[in-house]
Amino acid sequence: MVQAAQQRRAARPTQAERGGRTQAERRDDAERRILVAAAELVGEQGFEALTLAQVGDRAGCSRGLPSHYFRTKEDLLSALGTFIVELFVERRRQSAKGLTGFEALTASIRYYLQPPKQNAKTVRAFHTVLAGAIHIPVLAVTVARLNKEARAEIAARLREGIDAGAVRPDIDPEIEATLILATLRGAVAQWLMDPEGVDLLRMADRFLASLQKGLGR
Amino acid sequence: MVQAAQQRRAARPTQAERGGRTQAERRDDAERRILVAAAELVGEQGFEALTLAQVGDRAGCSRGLPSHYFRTKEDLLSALGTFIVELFVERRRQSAKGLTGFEALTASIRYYLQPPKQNAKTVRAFHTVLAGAIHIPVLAVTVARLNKEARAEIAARLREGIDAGAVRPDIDPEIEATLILATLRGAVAQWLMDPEGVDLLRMADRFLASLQKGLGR
Amino acid sequence: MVQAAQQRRAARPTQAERGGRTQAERRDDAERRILVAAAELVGEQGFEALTLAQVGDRAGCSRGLPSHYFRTKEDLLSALGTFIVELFVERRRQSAKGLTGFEALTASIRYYLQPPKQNAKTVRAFHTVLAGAIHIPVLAVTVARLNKEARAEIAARLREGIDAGAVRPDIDPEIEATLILATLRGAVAQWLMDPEGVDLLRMADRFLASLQKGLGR
Amino acid sequence: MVQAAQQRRAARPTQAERGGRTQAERRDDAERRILVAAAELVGEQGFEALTLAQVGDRAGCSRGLPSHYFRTKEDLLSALGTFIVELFVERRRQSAKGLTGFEALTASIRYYLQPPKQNAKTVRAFHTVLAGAIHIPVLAVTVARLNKEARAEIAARLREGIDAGAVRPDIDPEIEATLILATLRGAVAQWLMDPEGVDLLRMADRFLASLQKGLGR
DNA sequence: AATGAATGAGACTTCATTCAT
DNA sequence: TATGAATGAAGTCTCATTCAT
Repeated sequence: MVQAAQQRRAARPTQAERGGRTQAERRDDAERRILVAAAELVGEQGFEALTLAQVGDRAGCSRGLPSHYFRTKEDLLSALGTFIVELFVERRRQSAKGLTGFEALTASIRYYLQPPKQNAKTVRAFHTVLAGAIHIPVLAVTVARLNKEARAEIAARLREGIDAGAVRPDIDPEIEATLILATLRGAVAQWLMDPEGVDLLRMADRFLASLQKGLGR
Repeated sequence: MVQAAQQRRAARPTQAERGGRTQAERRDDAERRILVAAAELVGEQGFEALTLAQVGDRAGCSRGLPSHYFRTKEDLLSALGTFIVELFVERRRQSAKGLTGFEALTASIRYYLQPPKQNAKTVRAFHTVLAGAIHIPVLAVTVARLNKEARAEIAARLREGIDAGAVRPDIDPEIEATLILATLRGAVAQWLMDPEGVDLLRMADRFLASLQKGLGR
Repeated sequence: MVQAAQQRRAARPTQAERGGRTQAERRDDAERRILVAAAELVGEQGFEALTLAQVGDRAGCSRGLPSHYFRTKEDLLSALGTFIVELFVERRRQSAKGLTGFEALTASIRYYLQPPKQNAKTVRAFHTVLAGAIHIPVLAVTVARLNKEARAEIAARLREGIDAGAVRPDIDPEIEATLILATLRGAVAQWLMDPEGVDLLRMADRFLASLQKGLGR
Repeated sequence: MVQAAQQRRAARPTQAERGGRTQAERRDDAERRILVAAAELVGEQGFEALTLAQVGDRAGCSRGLPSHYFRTKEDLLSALGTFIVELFVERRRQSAKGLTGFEALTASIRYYLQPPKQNAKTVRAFHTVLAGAIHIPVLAVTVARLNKEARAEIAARLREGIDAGAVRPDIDPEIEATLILATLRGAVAQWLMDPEGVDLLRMADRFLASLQKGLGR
């Protein structure tokens, strides 16, 4: 969405350098501030309680601006879903940077099952998107794509592992990827409901051990 | 909720059997019809889109009755969360009736990962409750309790399995139970987003095989 | 209203003496309990906040009974206005029992301007009726009659005072009565708004002194 | 309230004077129209029968605007109470403009006891506020303050009268002020219930005469 | 006669959206 | 472009009233 907006205004003359930034830059900046604010609010209250005016307040701009940029609430939700998902995916990707195969997968899983401290907000917002996908069509699209990509990525790591001889070659990478993703999501979901009663770290240990035993060579 | 209401009116003379029903009976019947209708609608649209008037329409009573019974929407959601959860838990319990230990667990898992046909509605409603728990306090309470009980039940089956010699004795039943529940929930969640692209049955096979290998003796 | 109801059922056969009271007696009793409860509630919350079900609760009978007896809310208000007014008038009358002329008037004024302790509720309810008369037609009728009678009574006392030589004969009793009633009502109204800041007793002293000087001989 | 709103927007550039009005001006104008309309309706029907939508209709704006401005009905009533009281106080103040001491008091009393013709609505609305104060907390605050100020003003006039030698120095201005205010309020209250049967003008004459005799030197 | 279940109208309130500045 | 004023459509909730028991 942010990218789309950038594209929309790409042709315009960059008439700045006199007062500081171009209008396009100012707009992109405001648009991002709005998405960040909206993501926070979604993590705190969910999608339905979100109001456009509230987003404007939180973003430190006028109450009308979110409406002005994103025409309708549905459009905002659409952009927001993508934004939150990308935020989350990006961070996870960073965690496995430079790694491949089973090691990359292990790093990702450890990252996913890390009791989130500073980024608890992001996790909450992300799972809110997953939850919202059940009944909000624009989110369903985003999440369906996300799921497909996430499974594909895990499967790719598994195939790399097979090629590298770290993973048994007789598994179905797609099925295993789906199960792995399921476990990660389900584990964090339980943790969100009861952070004290669910020990994510020990789950990570056990899960990785069982993966090692089940998939490893 | 329904039970509480029945209790409340239990003392009253059941002067029926003569053609008409007691007021209390009429009320309980209507209350249940309302919950059933609400559960359907929640599966279709989610909690926030649910309106009290809509529930009345669907339940075949006046648009004001749901409000009249449950005072506030929050109270209805609370009762509804419990209702849907109990509906779901009850069915699952039936699926493992008469079994114990690892066999009971296996049956439950097969049931859970069965591509739901006639009861797709219930599954959808159930996962809507799980999702709603993130931001609707009254549901959070219900789901937290549900999770605790579900984990306890799985753990109990594992301990029975240990006692019966079917399950390795060196595992931590609580952690394994949490992981198992996580996988089930996460798998169905993915299936809900893409019923065509996610093969629940093959996942069940693979999951059970991996459990057998990881936990079995 | 209570009397009217009694009259309505006066002809009925008094078929009691076997279980205790007749139905008519039980009904009158319940009707009175309802009016008492309603009067209390009116003093606490005013007429508009009053609900029929609430009255039933407070009266210790079913929530439907007030409706059953008084058909509509308007009818209840009508009966209630009369009831509260009569309660109040009766008490004031008691305070001047046996007296006539200026002395009776003095006693009544002292009674009216007594900082009400146990009967604060009654005073509050009474002034609520006066206030409600502005916009509730059935109360307007009651209050208009009350005012007329109250003025007539004060005027009568003044005339008795004139006859007895205690009051100057050149006054207009009607006008003076209206002024006296006005002062009493306005004084208590101010006290109701600020019981600490308005000293009713000193006002009574000063008012009586000024009346003595202005009207006395 | 209106003033507060004006202040809130005072800093903004008044970019009008060019044919159209500032948004702030439009808003203040609408806000005042709403208060005027509400005051009329309150005079006609009282506070409880007042509907926000009704106010919008009468004010010639949308049915949702009163809600939009005043958030809740309670807030509207609060603003409305102050508005009506200020309207009334202001007019009365005009009536004694330029006068001081006993003369100012006399003028005010004459004004107060003038059978209102064109401004009957205002009087009715004002007494509705006084009546509403018994059970509507936000009005109670306004009326308590009003009473205090009104008494203080009358007392001030009496003290000026004492200083000027027109009023006896041995009176308690506070007590007398309370009694005077009581009489005025009570007189108009009776007149409102029965405009034909209560002769305000003769009451004014008699009341002033008696004050002259009781307080004058 | 008395209870309380059920109805339905109407009030308040919240927001997405549109529009004027 | 950006602001925020204004609209109007819902939605929740409350009750007077009616009706079945």
